Amino acid sequence: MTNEEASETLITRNPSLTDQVTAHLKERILGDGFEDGRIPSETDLAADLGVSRTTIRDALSRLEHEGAIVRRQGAGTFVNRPGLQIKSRLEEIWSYEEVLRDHGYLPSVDVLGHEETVADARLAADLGIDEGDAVIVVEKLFRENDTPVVLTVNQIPAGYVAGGDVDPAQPVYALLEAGGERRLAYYVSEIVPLALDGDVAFKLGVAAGTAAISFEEIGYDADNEPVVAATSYFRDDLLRLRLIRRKAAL
Amino acid sequence: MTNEEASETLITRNPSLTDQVTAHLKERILGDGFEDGRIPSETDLAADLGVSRTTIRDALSRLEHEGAIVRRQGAGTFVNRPGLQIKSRLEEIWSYEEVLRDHGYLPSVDVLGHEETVADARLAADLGIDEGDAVIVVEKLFRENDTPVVLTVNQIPAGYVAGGDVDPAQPVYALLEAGGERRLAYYVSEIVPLALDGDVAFKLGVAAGTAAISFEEIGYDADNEPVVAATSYFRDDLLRLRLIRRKAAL
DNA sequence: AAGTGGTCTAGACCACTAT
DNA sequence: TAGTGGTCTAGACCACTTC
Repeated sequence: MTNEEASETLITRNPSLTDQVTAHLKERILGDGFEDGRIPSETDLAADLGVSRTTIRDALSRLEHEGAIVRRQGAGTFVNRPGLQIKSRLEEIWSYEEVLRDHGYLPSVDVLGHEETVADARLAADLGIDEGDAVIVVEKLFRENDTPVVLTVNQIPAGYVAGGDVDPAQPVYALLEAGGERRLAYYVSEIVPLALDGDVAFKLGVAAGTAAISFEEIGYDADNEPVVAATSYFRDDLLRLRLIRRKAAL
Repeated sequence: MTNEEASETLITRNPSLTDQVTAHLKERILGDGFEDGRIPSETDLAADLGVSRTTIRDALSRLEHEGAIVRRQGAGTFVNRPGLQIKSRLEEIWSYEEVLRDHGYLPSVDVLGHEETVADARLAADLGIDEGDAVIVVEKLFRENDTPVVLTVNQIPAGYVAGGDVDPAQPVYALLEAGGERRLAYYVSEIVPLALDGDVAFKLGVAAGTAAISFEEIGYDADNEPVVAATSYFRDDLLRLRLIRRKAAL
């Protein structure tokens, strides 16, 4: 009996060496395991951890990209204190619950709306479907304690989500995976400033006309086919969006 | 006399193989050199271009990160049409003139202000200097034709920039390099929505109270020392900020 | 089963920084 | 000059998709 474990779990990955090294180094960085902010040389790390320098470099590249470290040719690799301030990198937001948790909040989700409508011309064009096709609209409010922080409106072609028994409170990517039709690969997002109108302002618990940021975005699957159109509104006084800007490509 | 050429030029780089491969592939992608959107296998590319697969993979990783291509394990690598829409990646903005050029504009720069003041408590803390230390403030307006698009205010400790003969119209990183003291390595930026006040609104040519996006950011050198504090305001109707959001780390 | 991208190795040489 | 990160090679095996 060649008993294969981990049978039913949806998660297939056994962490790659690079993943493990990344996690290990991140732990040491956050735990102040490197006294003066200097990280050992790549050669030393490779020897210590028993992997090749390539693996070490892959891990360091990730940490550099996250802003956790800075590398300087000829000099060494160093912990990057300002970079560590950044809790959620804008380009990697995938679930607002996680974002709020990263900010130290205890998030909760309220489904404000969950209905089926038909696509208008603009939405049909965005999603590559026909005008009048059925679309599921899910409106969710993310709070920390009782304070609203993020409001999202997702519009998904009805055929991509499973029947009525799914929980609309789960993240969109999970909703789509449950549907089995399409899998979310990436978003193209526009950052749009606006003065909140009465309805959205009320739901977010701020005065109408308050300046705020919204994301207008389209999510695509790996085949570059659009699968979801979304708009998100943020309470910027509670959730500051941060990012690192660098000159060079990685 | 071992005459070393390229003596006076500031640019040291002879493009790396990866750079060249990246440029080559990008050209073919934009020029529709790949008929059905399918890019040859990494092994084939390596053989065709006469470099190792590692070099090819480095180049493809960059293009993937820019959103120009999508890679799918087991299937292949493909041109990413939606990703090609993105002209300037938010995380790599380094000069607004370049950003505007990428959007197809012909930019011009106006220096609205260029003066020396003293740091208040907050600025001193941000820049790691003492309250009352001298600070150069440069306010610039970027236009396309005569239409204002971006307004920036940069605050730099006076010691980091050269004497009075420098041209404040050049990008901040160039200003600092000319000063010779500090070199800009990266920014940590906050995206802040706001209703434009009368002064800024007037300079940008919009009505006071218009909702807009601003960046509040601090630039650091490679030693993680702050070297510049900046605020930028955008005409979002003329310059949409876009980014790609992905789940996984690279 | 064949072909693709994903991971990993071991080693080489170069460019740059420190001392 | 010694040590560091940056680039590049050639090859191996694995996980996954496609046919």
